[in-house]
Amino acid sequence: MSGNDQDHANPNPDLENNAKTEFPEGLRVLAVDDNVVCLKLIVTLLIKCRYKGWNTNNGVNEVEKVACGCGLQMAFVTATTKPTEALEMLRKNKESYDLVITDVEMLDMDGFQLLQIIGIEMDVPVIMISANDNMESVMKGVRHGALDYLVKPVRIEELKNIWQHVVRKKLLEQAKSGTGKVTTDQNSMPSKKQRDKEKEKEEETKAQSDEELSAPKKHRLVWSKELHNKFVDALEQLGGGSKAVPKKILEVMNVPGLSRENVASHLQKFRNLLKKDSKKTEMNLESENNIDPSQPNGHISDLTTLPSNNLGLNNIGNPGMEALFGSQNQTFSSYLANRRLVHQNSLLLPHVADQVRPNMQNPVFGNFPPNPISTWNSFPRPELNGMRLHSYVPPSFSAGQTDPSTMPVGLVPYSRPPGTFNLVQMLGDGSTQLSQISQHCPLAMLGPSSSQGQNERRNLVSFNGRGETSGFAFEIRGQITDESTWNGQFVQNQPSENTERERNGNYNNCSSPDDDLSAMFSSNGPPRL
DNA sequence: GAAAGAATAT
DNA sequence: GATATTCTTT
Repeated sequence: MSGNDQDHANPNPDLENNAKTEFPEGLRVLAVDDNVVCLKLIVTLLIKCRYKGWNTNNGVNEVEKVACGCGLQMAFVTATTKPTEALEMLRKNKESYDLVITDVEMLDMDGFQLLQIIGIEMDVPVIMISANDNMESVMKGVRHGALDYLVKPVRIEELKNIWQHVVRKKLLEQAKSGTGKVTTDQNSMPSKKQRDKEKEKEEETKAQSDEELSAPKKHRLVWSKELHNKFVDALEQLGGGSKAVPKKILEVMNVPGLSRENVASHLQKFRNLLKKDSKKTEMNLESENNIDPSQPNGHISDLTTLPSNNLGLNNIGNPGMEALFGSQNQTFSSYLANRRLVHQNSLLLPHVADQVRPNMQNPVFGNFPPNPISTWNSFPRPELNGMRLHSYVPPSFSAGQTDPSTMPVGLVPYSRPPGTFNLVQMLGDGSTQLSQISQHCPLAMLGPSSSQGQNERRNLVSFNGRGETSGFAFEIRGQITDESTWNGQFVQNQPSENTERERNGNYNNCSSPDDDLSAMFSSNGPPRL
């Protein structure tokens, strides 16, 4: 075997010793995938199974760290976009491997072809991995020589048993050769006793090793409306400028368990949406005004150039704001400007902030007095930080931040918030209705509606994730049921405390993430973009 | 080296 | 398409 005997520090001597004592020979597995992440998972799980005999090539440093860091020696894990290299390696060192695990969804090669070459032509035990578990795909794999198939994400339970394929094949070969002798070589394969022992030990250390080693999947965070609202609140509070970076947003949001990565990811999506919306708006304006985008002067690159009669979009010129979010976020400033206009209503109605607090009629948004459209357009009092759309009112701008020096220059009211309209429109359902509502009754954007209340109760901070007891196979959705009981707490990687409610169907039963998002922007709730 | 942002994977 | 993860840049 051509192993790289690298002298890595071993953070887990126990594991190494176990591997040596319990599985002196181990399984020598060649894992082929064009995705390093998948390989890392597989390697991690194999280590958990105490199959030893790993090495890496093709410069897969991360995989190498995982394998060698655990004291495992001489293995081949190849993460390559050139599975042909793996084939070549296998041809040269066919005897060096007991088993091959290969993804069938390769980028530059038909994985089934690879499977066939390895499993049938080369007669090496091979197991297919696939994200696709439909019968057709499985059968195709079997026809191409797969002894088994593992559906992604690969689970340790499956890997625990892969040795049986090697044993079976050896038995078959022995039977063919006529020796008829059943090998129970304890050095090559774990005996039942050993396996029982191993299983026992496995269970003992399960929780611990799960955390240490596998932890391949964090539970997926679902950006509920409330969480998204907090996110937007944070953006507003930070002014949407260069201060609005993931770390700061995270701090402002102050949601336990939420990570910077979570925020960064959401921020990326958020900005992309705004960008997309901006382009759409631009295109609409171009087509309506017959502006030739190819003409430098005809291109609407700055909202300050927008004609005041277009879509009710007046000049909201605000150089400071434009600069705040950098080149990519011209739209964000206009978005914030829009939100500021909305908040003007709360400035005009001093008690509205209290009114938007949860109450019996609307636990989330409270009751709103009717607000004439004249209010919407008559008081251009831009507030960088002052706009509120719902009950969460950070102390920092709870009252009277009307310092003119913080006001964007030249902000003129417009009748329809461009960002809101277009995003909602882009996101489909309820767009027409919402755009009309927001055009004629700004506060309609805030609710209230009875459906909103219902929606709130089932659409709150939640997580879902797949896992089993070791963190892979179950679905978790946790939630906090009401903003008034929010307390800002949630815990990632923990099962829901509301499983009873969920079993009764009273939970976010969106059939897809899309539903979550569309709900976030739908007419049932306040548009928060 | 940390963080942000972009790109990519799941 | 939503979110997580990784890569690249700052």
